[in-house]
Amino acid sequence: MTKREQGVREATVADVARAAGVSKAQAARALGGYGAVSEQVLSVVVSAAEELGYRPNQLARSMTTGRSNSIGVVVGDIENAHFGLALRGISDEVREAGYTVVLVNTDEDLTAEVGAVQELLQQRVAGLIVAPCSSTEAAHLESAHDHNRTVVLFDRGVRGWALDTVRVDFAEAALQVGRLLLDAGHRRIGYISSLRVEEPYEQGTDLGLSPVADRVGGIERAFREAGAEWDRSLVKLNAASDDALAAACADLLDRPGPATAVVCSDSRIALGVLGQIKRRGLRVPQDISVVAYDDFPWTELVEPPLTVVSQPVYDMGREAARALLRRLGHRVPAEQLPLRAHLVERASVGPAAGSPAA
Amino acid sequence: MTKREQGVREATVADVARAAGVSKAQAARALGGYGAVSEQVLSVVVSAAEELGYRPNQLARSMTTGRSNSIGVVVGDIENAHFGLALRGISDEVREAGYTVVLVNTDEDLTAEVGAVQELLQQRVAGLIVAPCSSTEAAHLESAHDHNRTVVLFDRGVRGWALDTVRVDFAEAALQVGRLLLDAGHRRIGYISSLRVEEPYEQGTDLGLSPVADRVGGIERAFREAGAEWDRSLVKLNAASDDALAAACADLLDRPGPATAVVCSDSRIALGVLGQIKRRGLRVPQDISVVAYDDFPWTELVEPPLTVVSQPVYDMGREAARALLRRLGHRVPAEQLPLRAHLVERASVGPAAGSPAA
DNA sequence: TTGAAAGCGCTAACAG
DNA sequence: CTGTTAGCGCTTTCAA
Repeated sequence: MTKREQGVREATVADVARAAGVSKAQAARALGGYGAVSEQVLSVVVSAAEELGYRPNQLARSMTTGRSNSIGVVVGDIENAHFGLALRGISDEVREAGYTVVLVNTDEDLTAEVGAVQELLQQRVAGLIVAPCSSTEAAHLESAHDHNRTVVLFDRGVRGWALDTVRVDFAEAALQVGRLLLDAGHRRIGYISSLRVEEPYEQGTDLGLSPVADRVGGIERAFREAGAEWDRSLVKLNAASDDALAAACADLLDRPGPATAVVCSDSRIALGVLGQIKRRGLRVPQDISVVAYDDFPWTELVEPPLTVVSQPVYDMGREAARALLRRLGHRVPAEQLPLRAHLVERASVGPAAGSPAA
Repeated sequence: MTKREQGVREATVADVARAAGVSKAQAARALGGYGAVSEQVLSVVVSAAEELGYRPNQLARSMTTGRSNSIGVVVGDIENAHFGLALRGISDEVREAGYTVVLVNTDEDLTAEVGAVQELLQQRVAGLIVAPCSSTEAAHLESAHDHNRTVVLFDRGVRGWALDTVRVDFAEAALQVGRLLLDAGHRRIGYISSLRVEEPYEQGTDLGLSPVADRVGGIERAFREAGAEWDRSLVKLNAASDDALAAACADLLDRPGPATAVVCSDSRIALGVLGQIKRRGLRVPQDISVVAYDDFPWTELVEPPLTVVSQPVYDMGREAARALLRRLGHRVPAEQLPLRAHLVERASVGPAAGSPAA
């Protein structure tokens, strides 16, 4: 409070104890709200602390107790509204339990992710929420788990690991997307995602426990139902950067026999795809149909309004946080928030050019 | 690495030292990369550390050195793409210097902000980047500064405090916005912002060192140039929540003599306003003109494409981080990134209904 | 209810 | 170059 404390170090428990004329232990108990303290001592200590502008040193506290009050969150792309909103859910939930959030952005880069986990572990965070950029490479998460650090996975699961994973089941919605497009006569359906995969996608490629697997799988199922064959070369993965995304669009739109419909794996992809479509002077849905995952406000305001699959991103964030807190021994509401995705039909899907429905 | 370490505590410097057969100090030096260590000792220690799966305890390290490797970032609304992007800039920049980011979202609530700053200070972050929700109430920032904690302000400044502040100068762009609208015949120009202010806005209201002050000021100046008078009741502040935003829109659009143009202070506001306009069946720009601050991808994809004022948000984040790092004694590029806002004219501004220009 | 003393894991003098 | 010895600020036995 007072202005004079210039280069002065922060007041410590010892300072407060001295000022209050009690032992260090007793002052600590009063300040930390534990143990047994008489009314008298309490009030003296508290006012002494106020006087000195005492602020408990969390670092020291965490060190001695071994309990940290921060949790680590690792995401691939914080710019993406999906993660922004999820982060908000996480943040809201953990704060109620007294934790703060240490955030690391990885640019969907595995090396960066490994480093981030390492770093957070060194910072001794109480636990981790990770949206892994790969659902197959998970040695670093495994290692974290080995060292008894709680980790909760977000969006993508890791095969073979019994880690809590928060993700919505897209099987049903994805099937609906496939049917919607097929019913409209589309056969050349493109799919674009930023999921990192080594090999180009083909039938049988293991997409891991990612939502992308669900979503691509749904379309495959719809094709099977319709007795048609899906040209797997229309599935473009690894579109994490703007350049890669542009390349994927080019491949889909500029080839002979171009895609007549494109499914966008998230809103960032949708934004890019729409831009590319516009640049080419194509009209939606007359020339090309579009479906996007994630229902953010802007999707309803573009012309035409986008047909999307909505998912409760904020609640997913909260759930991830709750799962973590639960593991950490906190009491949190037992019932799980319903995490359902559903198709929202608007106006960006039309009959395929040249199809009987057209 | 090995699976057996179940409930085992993490290896410490002492463990490594013992395993390597050297003193604790020597092991610490080898592991910490400071002091003088012989090749021999180094390699023995390193391999012992590897063997034991040693991970330095940052908490302990920070405690003894007094240097923390995390910085605190306090924003009002992480969902807002503006902050998402800025956060990315901050994160990218500080990581290069070896810091992690502790993020707190405040919901544009002053009490929450005060608590957040307090909390971060207790966590002994090396410094703070704050996008203050009020540019007049700043006792908590003042106090942080008093306790020799470096704080850098983002977007909004605080009058009377010599704190580093990163913000772009909107004077010119705002004037252009005013002229653009006035030239198109608009006189009933609405302005909506989430800035927290006690009183309703009127001439002479102190908006502090906020961009809102610049932006409203620019419009005022344009009015003065044109020898016209601006109805201050068209300036709606405190539109932080969806409800408040809806109410502001209602007041602007449903009154007798409604606004013929609306300027949106950020992209979240723009999204809300566009939604309200659509709900009312109004057309842009025939019935109402719209200008928004922040040029995000979606603004170009709506119909009509939005006339916006763009600002280099990512670079602003980087600059904020650099300012902080500089204060913390790090070497960062001396030249400042140019932080300029500029008007991007697209198609959401048209002649005011009933104006000579119409 | 109180206090003295021992440590958490690390770094920082200070000698050798 | 190496080892010994103190702490950092807090919590936590253990006795009183």
